Amino acid sequence: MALRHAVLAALLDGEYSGYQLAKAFDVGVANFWHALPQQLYAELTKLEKEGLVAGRQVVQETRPNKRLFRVTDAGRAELEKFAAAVPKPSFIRDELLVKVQVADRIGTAPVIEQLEERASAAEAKIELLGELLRRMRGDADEEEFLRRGERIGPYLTCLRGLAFEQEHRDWCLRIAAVLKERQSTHAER
Amino acid sequence: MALRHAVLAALLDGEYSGYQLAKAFDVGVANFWHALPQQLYAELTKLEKEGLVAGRQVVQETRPNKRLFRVTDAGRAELEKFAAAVPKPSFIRDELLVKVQVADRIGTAPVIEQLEERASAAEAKIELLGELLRRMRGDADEEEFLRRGERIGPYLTCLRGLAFEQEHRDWCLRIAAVLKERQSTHAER
DNA sequence: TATGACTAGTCATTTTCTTGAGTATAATGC
DNA sequence: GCATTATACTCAAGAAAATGACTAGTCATA
Repeated sequence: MALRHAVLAALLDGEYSGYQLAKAFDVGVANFWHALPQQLYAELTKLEKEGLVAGRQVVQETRPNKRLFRVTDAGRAELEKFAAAVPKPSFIRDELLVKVQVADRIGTAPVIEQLEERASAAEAKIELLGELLRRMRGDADEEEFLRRGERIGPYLTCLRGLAFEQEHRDWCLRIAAVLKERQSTHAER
Repeated sequence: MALRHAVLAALLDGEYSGYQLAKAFDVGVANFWHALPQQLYAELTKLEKEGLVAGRQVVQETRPNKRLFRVTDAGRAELEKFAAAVPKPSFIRDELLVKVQVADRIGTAPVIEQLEERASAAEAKIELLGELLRRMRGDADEEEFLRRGERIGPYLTCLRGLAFEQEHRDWCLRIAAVLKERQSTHAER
Protein backbone atom coordinates (compact mmCIF):
# COMPACT_ATOMS: atom_id res chain seq x y z
CA MET A 1 0.00 0.00 0.00
CA ALA A 2 2.89 2.37 -0.50
CA LEU A 3 3.15 2.70 -4.24
CA ARG A 4 -0.36 4.08 -4.32
CA HIS A 5 0.68 6.88 -2.00
CA ALA A 6 3.79 7.57 -3.98
CA VAL A 7 1.62 7.91 -7.08
CA LEU A 8 -0.79 10.21 -5.31
CA ALA A 9 2.16 12.27 -4.07
CA ALA A 10 3.60 12.59 -7.54
CA LEU A 11 0.24 13.54 -8.97
CA LEU A 12 -0.28 16.24 -6.38
CA ASP A 13 1.70 18.73 -8.43
CA GLY A 14 -0.47 18.58 -11.50
CA GLU A 15 -1.86 16.32 -14.18
CA TYR A 16 0.32 13.56 -15.55
CA SER A 17 -0.11 10.60 -17.82
CA GLY A 18 1.00 7.12 -16.87
CA TYR A 19 3.81 7.47 -19.34
CA GLN A 20 5.06 10.70 -17.80
CA LEU A 21 4.86 9.23 -14.33
CA ALA A 22 6.77 6.22 -15.52
CA LYS A 23 9.63 8.40 -16.65
CA ALA A 24 9.72 10.26 -13.38
CA PHE A 25 9.61 7.05 -11.37
CA ASP A 26 12.22 5.41 -13.47
CA VAL A 27 15.11 7.78 -13.94
CA GLY A 28 15.03 8.91 -10.38
CA VAL A 29 13.73 12.41 -10.78
CA ALA A 30 11.32 11.06 -8.25
CA ASN A 31 13.74 10.54 -5.45
CA PHE A 32 11.15 9.29 -3.08
CA TRP A 33 10.12 6.04 -4.75
CA HIS A 34 10.84 3.83 -7.72
CA ALA A 35 8.55 1.75 -9.87
CA LEU A 36 8.25 0.23 -13.31
CA PRO A 37 5.76 1.49 -15.91
CA GLN A 38 3.56 -1.60 -15.65
CA GLN A 39 3.17 -1.08 -11.94
CA LEU A 40 2.19 2.53 -12.44
CA TYR A 41 -0.42 1.83 -15.10
CA ALA A 42 -1.91 -0.86 -12.91
CA GLU A 43 -1.91 1.37 -9.87
CA LEU A 44 -3.50 4.25 -11.75
CA THR A 45 -6.29 1.95 -12.90
CA LYS A 46 -6.90 0.82 -9.34
CA LEU A 47 -6.76 4.34 -7.98
CA GLU A 48 -9.26 5.50 -10.56
CA LYS A 49 -11.64 2.68 -9.72
CA GLU A 50 -11.44 3.68 -6.08
CA GLY A 51 -12.03 7.31 -6.96
CA LEU A 52 -8.73 8.55 -5.55
CA VAL A 53 -7.62 9.91 -8.91
CA ALA A 54 -9.59 11.08 -11.91
CA GLY A 55 -8.41 10.57 -15.47
CA ARG A 56 -9.39 12.36 -18.60
CA GLN A 57 -8.70 11.35 -22.16
CA VAL A 58 -6.59 13.72 -24.23
CA VAL A 59 -6.88 13.13 -27.95
CA GLN A 60 -3.67 13.85 -29.83
CA GLU A 61 -3.24 14.20 -33.56
CA THR A 62 0.33 13.26 -34.04
CA ARG A 63 0.90 11.02 -31.02
CA PRO A 64 -1.13 8.24 -29.43
CA ASN A 65 -3.93 9.51 -27.22
CA LYS A 66 -3.19 9.67 -23.55
CA ARG A 67 -4.93 9.84 -20.22
CA LEU A 68 -4.06 12.58 -17.76
CA PHE A 69 -4.70 11.95 -14.09
CA ARG A 70 -5.24 14.26 -11.14
CA VAL A 71 -5.81 13.61 -7.45
CA THR A 72 -9.40 13.87 -6.24
CA ASP A 73 -10.50 15.11 -2.84
CA ALA A 74 -10.82 11.52 -1.71
CA GLY A 75 -7.27 10.97 -2.90
CA ARG A 76 -6.05 13.94 -0.93
CA ALA A 77 -7.83 12.62 2.15
CA GLU A 78 -6.17 9.24 1.64
CA LEU A 79 -2.78 10.93 1.49
CA GLU A 80 -3.50 12.77 4.70
CA LYS A 81 -4.45 9.54 6.42
CA PHE A 82 -1.26 7.99 5.13
CA ALA A 83 0.87 10.88 6.38
CA ALA A 84 -0.50 10.43 9.88
CA ALA A 85 0.12 6.67 10.05
CA VAL A 86 3.33 5.24 11.50
CA PRO A 87 5.86 4.73 8.74
CA LYS A 88 7.57 1.43 8.06
CA PRO A 89 11.29 1.51 8.67
CA SER A 90 13.48 1.74 5.61
CA PHE A 91 16.26 -0.66 4.79
CA ILE A 92 19.17 -0.64 2.46
CA ARG A 93 18.85 -3.48 0.03
CA ASP A 94 21.74 -3.50 -2.33
CA GLU A 95 23.24 -6.40 -4.24
CA LEU A 96 26.60 -4.69 -4.24
CA LEU A 97 26.65 -4.79 -0.46
CA VAL A 98 26.15 -8.52 -0.54
CA LYS A 99 29.10 -8.78 -2.89
CA VAL A 100 31.30 -6.60 -0.73
CA GLN A 101 30.38 -8.69 2.28
CA VAL A 102 32.05 -11.67 0.63
CA ALA A 103 34.54 -9.86 -1.58
CA ASP A 104 37.56 -10.82 0.52
CA ARG A 105 36.59 -14.48 0.32
CA ILE A 106 35.87 -14.81 -3.35
CA GLY A 107 37.00 -12.86 -6.41
CA THR A 108 37.66 -9.21 -5.63
CA ALA A 109 38.39 -7.99 -9.15
CA PRO A 110 34.83 -7.89 -10.53
CA VAL A 111 33.56 -6.28 -7.34
CA ILE A 112 36.11 -3.50 -7.59
CA GLU A 113 35.02 -2.83 -11.13
CA GLN A 114 31.38 -2.69 -10.10
CA LEU A 115 32.15 -0.34 -7.23
CA GLU A 116 33.81 2.05 -9.61
CA GLU A 117 30.97 1.88 -12.08
CA ARG A 118 28.54 2.58 -9.29
CA ALA A 119 30.61 5.52 -8.16
CA SER A 120 30.45 7.14 -11.55
CA ALA A 121 26.75 6.44 -11.88
CA ALA A 122 26.30 8.11 -8.51
CA GLU A 123 28.42 11.02 -9.68
CA ALA A 124 26.18 11.51 -12.70
CA LYS A 125 23.12 11.49 -10.52
CA ILE A 126 24.70 13.99 -8.15
CA GLU A 127 25.19 16.38 -11.06
CA LEU A 128 21.64 15.86 -12.18
CA LEU A 129 20.20 16.42 -8.73
CA GLY A 130 22.36 19.48 -8.17
CA GLU A 131 21.02 20.98 -11.38
CA LEU A 132 17.48 20.08 -10.42
CA LEU A 133 17.83 21.71 -7.02
CA ARG A 134 19.28 24.86 -8.54
CA ARG A 135 16.38 25.08 -10.93
CA MET A 136 13.84 24.53 -8.20
CA ARG A 137 15.14 27.24 -5.90
CA GLY A 138 15.71 29.74 -8.70
CA ASP A 139 17.50 32.88 -7.57
CA ALA A 140 17.06 32.41 -3.85
CA ASP A 141 19.73 30.67 -1.84
CA GLU A 142 18.81 27.47 -0.11
CA GLU A 143 18.08 28.82 3.36
CA GLU A 144 15.92 31.53 1.90
CA PHE A 145 14.08 29.13 -0.38
CA LEU A 146 13.41 26.63 2.37
CA ARG A 147 12.00 29.36 4.60
CA ARG A 148 9.80 31.06 2.07
CA GLY A 149 9.50 28.82 -0.98
CA GLU A 150 6.06 27.85 -2.18
CA ARG A 151 6.54 24.14 -2.73
CA ILE A 152 9.48 22.70 -0.88
CA GLY A 153 8.43 19.03 -0.67
CA PRO A 154 10.18 17.93 -3.86
CA TYR A 155 13.20 20.01 -2.93
CA LEU A 156 13.51 18.23 0.41
CA THR A 157 13.30 14.78 -1.13
CA CYS A 158 15.89 15.75 -3.71
CA LEU A 159 18.17 16.87 -0.92
CA ARG A 160 17.92 13.40 0.53
CA GLY A 161 18.58 11.87 -2.84
CA LEU A 162 21.64 14.02 -3.20
CA ALA A 163 23.02 13.19 0.23
CA PHE A 164 22.34 9.52 -0.39
CA GLU A 165 24.18 9.54 -3.70
CA GLN A 166 27.13 11.41 -2.27
CA GLU A 167 27.45 8.96 0.57
CA HIS A 168 27.02 6.14 -1.91
CA ARG A 169 29.77 7.45 -4.18
CA ASP A 170 32.20 8.09 -1.36
CA TRP A 171 31.69 4.65 0.08
CA CYS A 172 32.15 2.96 -3.30
CA LEU A 173 35.38 4.79 -3.97
CA ARG A 174 36.73 4.17 -0.49
CA ILE A 175 35.92 0.47 -0.59
CA ALA A 176 37.31 0.09 -4.08
CA ALA A 177 40.53 1.68 -2.90
CA VAL A 178 40.72 -0.59 0.15
CA LEU A 179 40.14 -3.71 -1.91
CA LYS A 180 42.68 -2.64 -4.52
CA GLU A 181 45.29 -1.96 -1.89
CA ARG A 182 44.77 -5.39 -0.41
CA GLN A 183 44.85 -6.96 -3.83
CA SER A 184 48.33 -5.60 -4.37
CA THR A 185 49.78 -6.32 -0.93
CA HIS A 186 48.22 -9.67 -0.12
CA ALA A 187 48.92 -12.52 -2.42
CA GLU A 188 45.78 -13.38 -4.38
CA ARG A 189 44.67 -16.76 -3.25
CA MET B 1 17.46 -14.13 -6.81
CA ALA B 2 19.15 -11.84 -4.34
CA LEU B 3 18.00 -13.12 -0.99
CA ARG B 4 19.58 -16.49 -1.77
CA HIS B 5 22.92 -14.78 -2.26
CA ALA B 6 22.51 -12.75 0.88
CA VAL B 7 21.91 -15.99 2.76
CA LEU B 8 24.92 -17.64 1.20
CA ALA B 9 26.98 -14.57 2.08
CA ALA B 10 25.84 -14.66 5.69
CA LEU B 11 26.54 -18.37 5.91
CA LEU B 12 30.03 -17.97 4.57
CA ASP B 13 31.36 -17.12 8.00
CA GLY B 14 30.32 -20.33 9.66
CA GLU B 15 27.41 -22.56 10.49
CA TYR B 16 24.15 -20.94 11.46
CA SER B 17 20.62 -22.06 12.09
CA GLY B 18 17.65 -20.43 10.44
CA TYR B 19 16.82 -18.88 13.75
CA GLN B 20 20.25 -17.34 14.15
CA LEU B 21 20.16 -16.01 10.61
CA ALA B 22 16.74 -14.55 11.25
CA LYS B 23 18.10 -12.53 14.14
CA ALA B 24 20.99 -11.25 12.08
CA PHE B 25 18.76 -10.35 9.16
CA ASP B 26 16.25 -8.69 11.37
CA VAL B 27 18.04 -6.39 13.73
CA GLY B 28 20.30 -5.06 11.06
CA VAL B 29 23.51 -6.62 12.19
CA ALA B 30 23.40 -7.74 8.62
CA ASN B 31 23.71 -4.35 7.05
CA PHE B 32 23.66 -5.71 3.59
CA TRP B 33 20.17 -7.15 3.41
CA HIS B 34 16.98 -7.55 5.36
CA ALA B 35 14.50 -10.38 5.52
CA LEU B 36 11.88 -11.95 7.74
CA PRO B 37 12.35 -15.34 9.41
CA GLN B 38 9.78 -17.03 7.16
CA GLN B 39 11.67 -15.99 4.07
CA LEU B 40 14.91 -17.29 5.48
CA TYR B 41 13.55 -20.69 6.45
CA ALA B 42 12.00 -21.03 3.02
CA GLU B 43 15.17 -19.94 1.28
CA LEU B 44 17.30 -22.33 3.32
CA THR B 45 15.03 -25.21 2.34
CA LYS B 46 15.33 -24.28 -1.33
CA LEU B 47 19.08 -23.81 -1.11
CA GLU B 48 19.45 -27.19 0.52
CA LYS B 49 17.37 -28.85 -2.17
CA GLU B 50 19.63 -27.31 -4.79
CA GLY B 51 22.71 -28.41 -2.92
CA LEU B 52 24.06 -24.91 -2.34
CA VAL B 53 23.97 -25.31 1.41
CA ALA B 54 24.15 -28.40 3.59
CA GLY B 55 22.27 -28.72 6.84
CA ARG B 56 22.87 -31.00 9.76
CA GLN B 57 20.57 -31.72 12.65
CA VAL B 58 21.84 -30.78 16.09
CA VAL B 59 19.98 -32.51 18.88
CA GLN B 60 19.69 -30.38 22.00
CA GLU B 61 18.64 -31.51 25.45
CA THR B 62 17.30 -28.36 26.90
CA ARG B 63 16.23 -26.47 23.75
CA PRO B 64 14.40 -27.52 20.60
CA ASN B 65 16.61 -29.27 18.10
CA LYS B 66 18.01 -27.13 15.36
CA ARG B 67 19.54 -27.43 11.93
CA LEU B 68 22.87 -25.78 11.23
CA PHE B 69 23.70 -24.86 7.66
CA ARG B 70 26.95 -24.31 5.86
CA VAL B 71 27.76 -23.31 2.30
CA THR B 72 28.79 -26.14 -0.02
CA ASP B 73 31.32 -25.89 -2.83
CA ALA B 74 28.43 -25.49 -5.25
CA GLY B 75 27.15 -22.66 -3.08
CA ARG B 76 30.50 -20.95 -3.12
CA ALA B 77 30.61 -21.28 -6.89
CA GLU B 78 27.14 -19.75 -7.11
CA LEU B 79 28.32 -16.81 -5.00
CA GLU B 80 31.29 -16.31 -7.27
CA LYS B 81 29.05 -16.29 -10.31
CA PHE B 82 26.82 -13.79 -8.58
CA ALA B 83 29.73 -11.53 -7.69
CA ALA B 84 30.77 -11.39 -11.31
CA ALA B 85 27.32 -10.54 -12.67
CA VAL B 86 26.24 -6.94 -13.20
CA PRO B 87 24.47 -5.69 -10.10
CA LYS B 88 21.01 -4.19 -10.14
CA PRO B 89 20.96 -0.54 -9.21
CA SER B 90 19.82 0.26 -5.69
CA PHE B 91 17.00 2.62 -4.88
CA ILE B 92 15.83 4.38 -1.80
CA ARG B 93 12.31 3.31 -1.02
CA ASP B 94 11.09 5.08 2.03
CA GLU B 95 7.56 5.90 3.07
CA LEU B 96 8.81 8.89 5.00
CA LEU B 97 10.16 10.41 1.82
CA VAL B 98 6.75 10.14 0.23
CA LYS B 99 5.31 11.96 3.21
CA VAL B 100 7.92 14.70 3.09
CA GLN B 101 7.25 15.13 -0.61
CA VAL B 102 3.72 16.23 0.22
CA ALA B 103 4.27 17.55 3.72
CA ASP B 104 3.89 21.20 2.71
CA ARG B 105 0.56 20.45 1.07
CA ILE B 106 -1.08 18.39 3.76
CA GLY B 107 -0.58 18.11 7.53
CA THR B 108 3.00 18.81 8.58
CA ALA B 109 2.69 18.04 12.28
CA PRO B 110 2.61 14.23 12.13
CA VAL B 111 5.45 14.18 9.62
CA ILE B 112 7.66 16.28 11.88
CA GLU B 113 7.02 13.86 14.69
CA GLN B 114 7.91 10.91 12.50
CA LEU B 115 11.09 12.57 11.32
CA GLU B 116 12.22 13.03 14.88
CA GLU B 117 11.39 9.47 15.80
CA ARG B 118 13.35 8.27 12.81
CA ALA B 119 16.28 10.43 13.79
CA SER B 120 16.49 8.88 17.22
CA ALA B 121 16.08 5.38 15.81
CA ALA B 122 18.96 6.17 13.46
CA GLU B 123 20.98 7.49 16.39
CA ALA B 124 20.50 4.22 18.25
CA LYS B 125 21.63 2.25 15.26
CA ILE B 126 24.66 4.49 14.86
CA GLU B 127 25.73 3.66 18.41
CA LEU B 128 25.18 -0.02 17.79
CA LEU B 129 27.15 -0.03 14.57
CA GLY B 130 29.96 2.00 16.10
CA GLU B 131 30.26 -0.56 18.86
CA LEU B 132 30.17 -3.39 16.36
CA LEU B 133 32.90 -1.85 14.26
CA ARG B 134 35.07 -1.29 17.32
CA ARG B 135 34.67 -4.90 18.31
CA MET B 136 35.47 -6.14 14.82
CA ARG B 137 38.70 -4.23 14.46
CA GLY B 138 39.88 -4.95 17.99
CA ASP B 139 43.02 -3.04 18.95
CA ALA B 140 44.01 -1.95 15.48
CA ASP B 141 42.92 1.39 14.12
CA GLU B 142 40.72 1.40 11.06
CA GLU B 143 43.36 1.99 8.41
CA GLU B 144 45.51 -0.72 9.87
CA PHE B 145 42.63 -3.16 10.14
CA LEU B 146 41.45 -2.56 6.60
CA ARG B 147 44.94 -3.14 5.26
CA ARG B 148 45.76 -6.26 7.19
CA GLY B 149 42.57 -7.57 8.79
CA GLU B 150 41.59 -11.17 8.10
CA ARG B 151 37.94 -10.71 7.29
CA ILE B 152 37.00 -7.20 6.31
CA GLY B 153 33.81 -7.87 4.32
CA PRO B 154 31.41 -7.45 7.22
CA TYR B 155 33.36 -4.42 8.40
CA LEU B 156 32.96 -2.72 5.04
CA THR B 157 29.23 -3.32 4.91
CA CYS B 158 28.89 -2.01 8.44
CA LEU B 159 30.74 1.12 7.41
CA ARG B 160 28.13 1.66 4.75
CA GLY B 161 25.35 1.05 7.22
CA LEU B 162 26.91 3.60 9.54
CA ALA B 163 27.29 6.25 6.87
CA PHE B 164 23.76 5.61 5.71
CA GLU B 165 22.33 6.00 9.18
CA GLN B 166 24.29 9.17 9.84
CA GLU B 167 23.08 10.71 6.62
CA HIS B 168 19.60 9.51 7.44
CA ARG B 169 19.65 11.08 10.91
CA ASP B 170 21.08 14.38 9.71
CA TRP B 171 18.51 14.69 6.97
CA CYS B 172 15.63 13.88 9.31
CA LEU B 173 16.73 16.50 11.81
CA ARG B 174 17.34 19.12 9.16
CA ILE B 175 13.99 18.57 7.48
CA ALA B 176 12.16 18.49 10.80
CA ALA B 177 13.76 21.85 11.64
CA VAL B 178 12.82 23.34 8.27
CA LEU B 179 9.22 22.20 8.56
CA LYS B 180 8.96 23.46 12.13
CA GLU B 181 10.34 26.84 11.19
CA ARG B 182 7.80 27.16 8.40
CA GLN B 183 5.04 25.99 10.68
CA SER B 184 5.74 28.90 12.99
CA THR B 185 6.26 31.62 10.38
CA HIS B 186 3.65 30.71 7.79
CA ALA B 187 0.06 30.66 8.85
CA GLU B 188 -1.15 27.06 8.92
CA ARG B 189 -3.69 26.70 6.20
C1' DT C 1 14.55 3.42 -46.91
C1' DA C 2 15.32 0.64 -43.23
C1' DT C 3 16.72 1.15 -38.24
C1' DG C 4 16.07 2.37 -34.10
C1' DA C 5 14.18 5.43 -30.57
C1' DC C 6 10.10 7.85 -28.60
C1' DT C 7 5.21 8.17 -27.27
C1' DA C 8 1.55 5.66 -24.93
C1' DG C 9 0.13 2.10 -23.36
C1' DT C 10 -1.80 -3.43 -22.22
C1' DC C 11 -1.58 -8.30 -20.69
C1' DA C 12 0.12 -12.37 -18.41
C1' DT C 13 3.19 -14.78 -15.42
C1' DT C 14 6.40 -15.39 -11.95
C1' DT C 15 9.01 -14.14 -8.10
C1' DT C 16 9.48 -11.92 -3.90
C1' DC C 17 7.87 -9.97 0.29
C1' DT C 18 4.66 -9.34 3.94
C1' DT C 19 1.06 -10.64 7.27
C1' DG C 20 -0.84 -13.61 10.38
C1' DA C 21 -1.41 -17.69 12.86
C1' DG C 22 0.26 -21.80 15.16
C1' DT C 23 3.39 -25.46 17.79
C1' DA C 24 6.21 -26.67 21.69
C1' DT C 25 9.61 -26.31 25.37
C1' DA C 26 12.62 -23.71 28.61
C1' DA C 27 14.68 -20.05 30.94
C1' DT C 28 14.02 -15.56 33.15
C1' DG C 29 11.84 -11.88 35.74
C1' DC C 30 8.47 -9.94 38.94
C1' DG D 1 3.77 -19.06 40.87
C1' DC D 2 2.66 -16.78 36.68
C1' DA D 3 3.72 -14.05 32.85
C1' DT D 4 6.89 -12.94 29.61
C1' DT D 5 10.66 -13.67 26.68
C1' DA D 6 13.73 -16.75 24.12
C1' DT D 7 14.59 -20.86 21.31
C1' DA D 8 13.36 -23.13 16.99
C1' DC D 9 10.46 -23.69 13.65
C1' DT D 10 6.11 -24.44 10.07
C1' DC D 11 2.13 -23.33 7.08
C1' DA D 12 -0.95 -20.59 4.39
C1' DA D 13 -2.58 -16.55 2.11
C1' DG D 14 -2.20 -12.28 0.11
C1' DA D 15 0.03 -8.07 -1.58
C1' DA D 16 3.65 -6.01 -4.09
C1' DA D 17 7.21 -6.04 -7.40
C1' DA D 18 9.78 -7.70 -11.31
C1' DT D 19 9.99 -9.90 -15.98
C1' DG D 20 8.79 -10.48 -20.57
C1' DA D 21 6.14 -10.02 -24.52
C1' DC D 22 3.13 -7.24 -27.54
C1' DT D 23 0.53 -3.23 -30.14
C1' DA D 24 0.99 0.74 -33.01
C1' DG D 25 1.95 5.05 -34.82
C1' DT D 26 5.70 8.95 -35.27
C1' DC D 27 10.03 10.96 -35.75
C1' DA D 28 14.92 11.40 -36.57
C1' DT D 29 19.03 9.50 -38.58
C1' DA D 30 22.23 7.05 -41.10
